[in-house]
Amino acid sequence: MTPTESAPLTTDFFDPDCPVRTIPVLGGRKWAWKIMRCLEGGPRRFSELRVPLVGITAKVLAESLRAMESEGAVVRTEYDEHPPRVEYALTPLGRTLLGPMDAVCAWSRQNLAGLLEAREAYERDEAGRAVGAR
Amino acid sequence: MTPTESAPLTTDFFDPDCPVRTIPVLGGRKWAWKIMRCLEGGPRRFSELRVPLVGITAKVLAESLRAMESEGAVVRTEYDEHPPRVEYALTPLGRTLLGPMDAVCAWSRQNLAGLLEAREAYERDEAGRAVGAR
DNA sequence: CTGTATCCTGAAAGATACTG
DNA sequence: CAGTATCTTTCAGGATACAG
Repeated sequence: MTPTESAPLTTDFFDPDCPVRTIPVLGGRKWAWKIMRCLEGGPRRFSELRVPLVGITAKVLAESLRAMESEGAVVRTEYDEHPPRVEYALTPLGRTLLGPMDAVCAWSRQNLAGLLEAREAYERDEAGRAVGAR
Repeated sequence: MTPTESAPLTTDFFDPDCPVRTIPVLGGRKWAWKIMRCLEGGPRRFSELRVPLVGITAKVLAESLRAMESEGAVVRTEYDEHPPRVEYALTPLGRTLLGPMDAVCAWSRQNLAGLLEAREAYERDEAGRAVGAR
C-alpha cells in the first residue's frame, strides 16, 4: 500500500531508469565504506570520526554523512549543549548493510595476494608489449 | 613466503598506505558491478557487452575491462580472425567475487522501499526546516 | 568488429578560511 | 565542537572522429 506514485520498485541495475541508480549508500562515495565501519561499534561524534578517517576533510565528512542520512543508513542526533555535541549512528536499516559489506571486505582480505599478483603480472605484460613493439 | 618486498599485505581500509586503496575491482568504477553481472553467464564479446550496458561508451567499456583485467577479475582473449573477435570472461578469482556482490545486491533489492521512504522523509524534513527558518 | 585518440564536461574530493 | 563558504583540483565518464 501507500501508493504514492507509479514507482517501479526495481533494483535492476541494468535499468537506466532504476530509482536507485548506483549501489545505495555505498556507491559513488569514496568514504562510505569506512564511515560505516567507524559507526559499527556505536554512536560517534563528528570529531571522533575524523580520527580513524585519516585524511578526510570536515567538508567531505559532513557531505558524506548527510547523504547517508538521506538514504536512511545513518541518523544524526544533535544535543543542546555547550559546546555543541552531535552524534552519528547507524540506523537499524544501516546496520543490516554491515553483513553484505563484510562479505565484500572478507573477499578483499582473502584475495589481496592474488590481486597484487595479478596487477604485477599485468604490468609485466604491458612492459613486454612495449618492448616488443619497439 | 615469497617475500618480494616489504609489502604490508593489509586490507585495513583505514590504512592510507593500503596497497589496495579502495574496494578492489568494484570500487571507484561506475560500471564494474554491471560488467561483472554481464560476464556472470559466460564469456562475452565486446559488442555483446554493449547491449545490456545501456549508455556505456566504447571508451569507458574498454577502460573498465582493462582495469578489471589488471586486477585479475577478468581475462581478455583475442582470436586471430577477420573481422577480429575478442572475448571477455571472469577469471576464477573474479567469479569468487560474485557471491559477495550478491549479498549487497540482495540487500539493495530487499531494502529499496525503505531507502526510497528514507529519501522522501529526508526531503520532507529539509523543506520543513527551510520553512521554519524563514 | 574492436578498439584508440582527442577533447570536453561534471561531480566528487581537497585546501583553506571562517562562524555559531 | 561542529560545522559552512569558497575556491581549486582531479579524474571518471562522455562525445566524436578515426584506425587496424
